[in-house]
Amino acid sequence: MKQESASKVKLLDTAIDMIWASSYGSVSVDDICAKAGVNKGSFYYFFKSKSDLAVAAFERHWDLKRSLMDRIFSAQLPPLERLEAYMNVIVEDQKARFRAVGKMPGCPFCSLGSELSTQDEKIRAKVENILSRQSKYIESLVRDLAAEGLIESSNHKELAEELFSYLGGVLMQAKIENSVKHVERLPHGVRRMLGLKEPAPAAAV
Amino acid sequence: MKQESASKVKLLDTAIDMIWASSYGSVSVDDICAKAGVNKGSFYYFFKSKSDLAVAAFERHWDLKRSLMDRIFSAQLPPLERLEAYMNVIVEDQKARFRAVGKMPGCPFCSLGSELSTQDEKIRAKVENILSRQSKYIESLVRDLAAEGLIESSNHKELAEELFSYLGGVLMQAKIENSVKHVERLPHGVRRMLGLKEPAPAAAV
DNA sequence: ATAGTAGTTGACTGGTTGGTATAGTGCAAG
DNA sequence: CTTGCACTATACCAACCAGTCAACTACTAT
Repeated sequence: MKQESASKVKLLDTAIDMIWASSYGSVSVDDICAKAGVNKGSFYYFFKSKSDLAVAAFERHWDLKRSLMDRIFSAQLPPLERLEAYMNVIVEDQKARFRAVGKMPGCPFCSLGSELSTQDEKIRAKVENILSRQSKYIESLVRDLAAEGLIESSNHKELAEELFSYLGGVLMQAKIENSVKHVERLPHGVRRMLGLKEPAPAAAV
Repeated sequence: MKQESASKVKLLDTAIDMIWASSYGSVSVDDICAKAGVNKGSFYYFFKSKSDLAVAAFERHWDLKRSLMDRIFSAQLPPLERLEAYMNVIVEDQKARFRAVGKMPGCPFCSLGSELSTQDEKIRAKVENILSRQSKYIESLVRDLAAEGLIESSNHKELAEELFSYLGGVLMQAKIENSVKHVERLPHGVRRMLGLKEPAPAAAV
């Protein structure tokens, strides 16, 4: 378990940050190096190309997110709570980033994939891989909701895929319209797709 | 009603084609000029910047698509037929492009918007504008479906937005996974979201 | 014929790009 | 003390980028 050099990690984190905030094509290697405070020589010591860096950076980003996902989707929790927690994390994360930068960020994996899937096969494959791992959480959630009789579903996998597409679409639209309004209607839309009743409003104000 | 020069039109069409096939960032002005068989000087005679060209090209692309949309969504047709025709056009269009280039193209407006919404406000606004015009068709369709008692909906606009997000998400996923499988499940997903029964299979083979 | 307009041409600029080359540094083990 | 290795530093490159320019052509209205 060799630990990675500080410069390498800095490059990875900076890359995610910048690419997520704008796009792969509009962020140059020099930009990333400058912001990370690392020399270009080091960049090409650690990564053999810009594309390689992107793959590694998004892989790392997903790794960091996984522990959170595992907590949210813990089988300990009742599935309805998992669902609420998941949607809440998405909404709050998007809002927080919006407040911080004034731009709706959307889903970083989807944005990167959408930009580069026709040009860079390695990046496309990595994004596909991460997205599929992400959708597994939803799949199991749908299965558990059905097992508890909370939803009717004849094909759990299909329903999960539909939810996942909807989710990606909402985040994309939110980014394009640069408005929180779309993510705000996300929980309602998800519940409708699942055929769930709206939850009682939180404790009176 | 002055008609536009052939070179200008060629540039617009070539631009859409190339940007849709790859991305805004990976297509250079030189590329577009070369493929359009137009000199760079002419490019900057017609458009004051690359970004301007993109806006004009996508506007034109939408204009060309509008007549088709008007036909599909004609109030003459029963809403269920409109829905089927619309979904069919999407699916067939995506498949045709896939056969032609080996790549799932996704929605050109969404891809461009997703790539550039945080960097180029004019492009972002244009994409938002086109998407909102597109979603109006769906909105009226939902309204008509509800008026005929074919679906239950308390909030037509909201349901239309949800459908539209789902649609965008499916096309994005199809592009990222470069697979027709996602667009193939699109009609089923849309019907489920609307609470419609599956249509009887077409005449026996 | 002339002048104006609309479009065309290709050479050019200055800056940026992803990527390389090579010398050097700090540090730890032998 | 020295060797070797992980990393850093900086200078450099050719290709490419968006955008400019002034000269040129072709057509049209007077």
